[in-house]
Amino acid sequence: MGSLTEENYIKSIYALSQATGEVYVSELAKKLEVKLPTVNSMIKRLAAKKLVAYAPYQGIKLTEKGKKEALGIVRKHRLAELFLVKVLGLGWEEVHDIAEQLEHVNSSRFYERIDELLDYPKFDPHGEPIPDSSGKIHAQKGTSLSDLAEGLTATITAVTEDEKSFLDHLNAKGLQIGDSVTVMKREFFDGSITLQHKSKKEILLTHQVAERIWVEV
Amino acid sequence: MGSLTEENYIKSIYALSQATGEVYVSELAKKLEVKLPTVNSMIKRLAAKKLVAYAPYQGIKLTEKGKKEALGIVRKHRLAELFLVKVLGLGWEEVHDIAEQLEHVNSSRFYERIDELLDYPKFDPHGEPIPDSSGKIHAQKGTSLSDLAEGLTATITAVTEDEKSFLDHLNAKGLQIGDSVTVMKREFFDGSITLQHKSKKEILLTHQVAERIWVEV
DNA sequence: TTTAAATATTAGAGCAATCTAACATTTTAT
DNA sequence: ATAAAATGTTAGATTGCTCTAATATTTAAA
Ligand SMILES: [Mn+2]
Ligand SMILES: [Mn+2]
Ligand SMILES: [Mn+2]
Ligand SMILES: [Mn+2]
Repeated sequence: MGSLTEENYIKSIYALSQATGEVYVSELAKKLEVKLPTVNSMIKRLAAKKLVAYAPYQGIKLTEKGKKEALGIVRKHRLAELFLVKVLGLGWEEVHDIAEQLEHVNSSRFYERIDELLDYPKFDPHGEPIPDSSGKIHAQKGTSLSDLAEGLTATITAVTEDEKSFLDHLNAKGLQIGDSVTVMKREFFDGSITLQHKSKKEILLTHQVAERIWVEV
Repeated sequence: MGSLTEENYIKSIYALSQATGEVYVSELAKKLEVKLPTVNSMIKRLAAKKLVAYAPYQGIKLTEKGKKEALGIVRKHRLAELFLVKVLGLGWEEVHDIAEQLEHVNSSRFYERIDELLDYPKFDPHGEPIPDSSGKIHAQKGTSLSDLAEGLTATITAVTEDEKSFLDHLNAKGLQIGDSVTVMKREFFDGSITLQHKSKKEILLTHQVAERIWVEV
């Protein structure tokens, strides 16, 4: 197990390389809010520890060892978030920042007990899958709400963003995991969509918001 | 709020200066498992931040500001320990090491909710008082079992040591907070004592153990 | 009261993690 | 194809926290 900083790099590399399998120094620098040379020197350290594979001017990839460590941290993060919601009664919009800290707690006992108390959950409060203790994860993501055709009805399964401001926005619109929504109108000009929702009210979402909401038809 | 390292120094200074109001560099070095010059240089930094008062070759004292910060950390540590026992079902012997990590979590929401869930507890699983959110603490310690006269019966209220090996030892002897014990014999030679306990068995404790157990007659 | 032992401080160094400034490479635009 | 822009790397410095070796002060012993 590495330092807190190292764990945060590994986790970010994992998250940002999900799509293409690799991530660039500049993307990491932005995400971690540090300068490029800082990332550059850390990547070299991680490479020396065989956690990432990297050649100058190329994308950064996690090794198997790195991936395993990343999944362990993601597991702790998501278990912590669900725990904070289910046991401590916090809102889904306020748990991410606390989980950022709890994910670094080094205690298998602690996470075993949380896992058991929550009855071995499969998803976190944002609908993201929780890797099991061996690192297996079910990455079934379905469709983005921004791609759902007009007239179709679907159920919200996840949001791929857990920043407070985003979730506060959804709370204000009254949207939650499990809600059924129907796309009434998709605007060609800006990609915004109008939804019919159980609240009976029509809800307007910008593309920026809709693309972070995932649904199952 | 300072760094994790700084918080650990402040907490140790608080703990070790309880008795006399001050603590020496060598005592801190031993407790924190670092060398003397390490403590020396850190103390200077803490003094620059007005967290401790210190003059070369003199004892180290916490300032009011330092004391306030120490009590905040102690509060979080003890709330965490009780939470781990009451909510997660861990044993009193295994919670200290986890609490050492949780005490550094920076989230008032997290600790507010734990406090509420536990119904604003006054004591941790080892019988140590939990400072309230303003830093007030009830330091009623009573008598050490090592000072209890032969023939007297008293109730165990606290243990002033939460290392696993010590608590494992008490578990093996069957002693718990709240138990009633009677001193049958006190040995002059080595300070060891023999107790009568609800388990009906006689229990022999060395002085080293008895002095860490506190009772109320 | 002089010496020895214990304790504390200073000097100088190393590593992790960060930065700025300068330089190099790769990608994109003209 | 060349220039400009974007991206990445190297060099060198800083801060926090730690160390060893050398020196100083205080306390205890002879
Ligand atoms: Mn999160
Ligand atoms: Mn989440
Ligand atoms: Mn403890
Ligand atoms: Mn305790």
